[in-house]
Amino acid sequence: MQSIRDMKSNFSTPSSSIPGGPDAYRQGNIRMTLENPELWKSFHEIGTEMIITKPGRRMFPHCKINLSGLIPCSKYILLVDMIPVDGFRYKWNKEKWEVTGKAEPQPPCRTYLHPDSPAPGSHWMKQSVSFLKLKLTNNTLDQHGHIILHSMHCYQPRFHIVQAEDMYSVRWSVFQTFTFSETSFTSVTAYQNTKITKLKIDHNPFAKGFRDEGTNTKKRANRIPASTEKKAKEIDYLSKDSYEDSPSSLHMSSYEGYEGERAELTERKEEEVVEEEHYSPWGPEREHGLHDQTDTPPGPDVRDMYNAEQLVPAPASYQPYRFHKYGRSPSPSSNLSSSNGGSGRASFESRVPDVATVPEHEASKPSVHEIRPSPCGPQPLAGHHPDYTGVLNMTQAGKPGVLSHHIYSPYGTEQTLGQWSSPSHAQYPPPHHLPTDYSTPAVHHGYHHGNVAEWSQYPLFSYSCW
DNA sequence: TCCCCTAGCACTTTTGAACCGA
DNA sequence: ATCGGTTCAAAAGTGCTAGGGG
Repeated sequence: MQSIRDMKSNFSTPSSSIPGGPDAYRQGNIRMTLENPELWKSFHEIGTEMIITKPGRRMFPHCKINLSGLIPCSKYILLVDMIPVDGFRYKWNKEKWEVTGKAEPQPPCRTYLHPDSPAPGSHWMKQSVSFLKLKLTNNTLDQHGHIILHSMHCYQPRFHIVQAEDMYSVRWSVFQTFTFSETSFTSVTAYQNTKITKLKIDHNPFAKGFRDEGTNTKKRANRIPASTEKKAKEIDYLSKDSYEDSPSSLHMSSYEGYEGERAELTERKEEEVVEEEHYSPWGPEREHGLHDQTDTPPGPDVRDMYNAEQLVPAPASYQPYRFHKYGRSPSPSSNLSSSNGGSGRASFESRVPDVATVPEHEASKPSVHEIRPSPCGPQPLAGHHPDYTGVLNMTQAGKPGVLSHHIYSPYGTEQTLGQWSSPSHAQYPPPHHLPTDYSTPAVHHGYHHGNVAEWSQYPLFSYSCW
């Protein structure tokens, strides 16, 4: 465990924080844990869908995290952005997701700034941090600062912690990025999977009117013949019976380990506190790269996240719902085998090689992209990996103004930040504190994406736009 | 024809102002 | 005059569904 003093040095001033080597991103022991992991997991197992609308739609479940390991008296900024999981567009076909083509060009990349930012570490740590008001939209001309996504695409939320006294200093600050694989989702304009609809209705208080036991008379066309035990739904949706009438139960059964996982989830409720300490994704297994998932629980309920890009192992249950028709398509059964054979998540882990935070020795490791299918979608061919690493290359290479990366503050949309969301570039020159290693092809691993330019809009921050 | 998107609907929770009493 | 609790209406957030457009 790193001391606070150690950590402080890691969050040094911009000039001194410029990492020069592999240790540069050993940034102390900031921990981020996802709240409500079981709910997220229950969605993820089915294939989370998030509605996006023109005026903007909240996420459900919404992102809520717990933080620790921050310096109490230092100020931090928390941000969230969404990055595409892969380079494909999907369609829902016969109870499963299928690739239907290449992803559309990425809309303007926006980052949601937590309204409390900047706030001292003590503030962030004293209670859970909610991103309730984060909204998703498919309106590329959105003026409200909502995060713009394409429908029928798969995205992964990323959480960024930046130690910065104010918004201006963010540009020079070292940041840490955390992702939770179970928070990945497919953006849709209307729910595709009826199970997701059911889960949402069961858990979202605003949708109470659609619950079976409600007093409403509204009919749900896709309502699943219901178990009336709604009060036990927290457990119900984890049990097989909740889905047995579902037409997609066939696919559900194709996920080996699903049963065990659900049972485990139920059991784990009582020992969560204990278990959460057991499943650090950054344990020895990860240290050694690939590891078999078969015998390990699909993931911790709460995770300890240390350093760098914190990618949480995902249960592979989502995979059977994505049938890859592109190229070397793993069939549902092959998905199954791959998920059991230890290839169920690593692709996801490496999918987002957050070049800004992944230590060099990690980044330079041979990627496991090619081996493991994404938990959120079919694993793209090696030659089709979104080139996230090129993102920073691009921004650092200095194409100011090309990227549109807005910070959204619900308190004043972009206005409060307008001064630095579109500043004079002369005033805020492109940062140079990022390690040059991150702009080297080392983290590219020879990936080729058909449209790097499109996919290169996922910098942690588009500094060039600030 | 199919697929996706949109707008309007009914329903819910949330929010904040108004009111009342101690 | 202040504070705390209650009430109520408006605002906001949901999924459903019919219809439109590509």
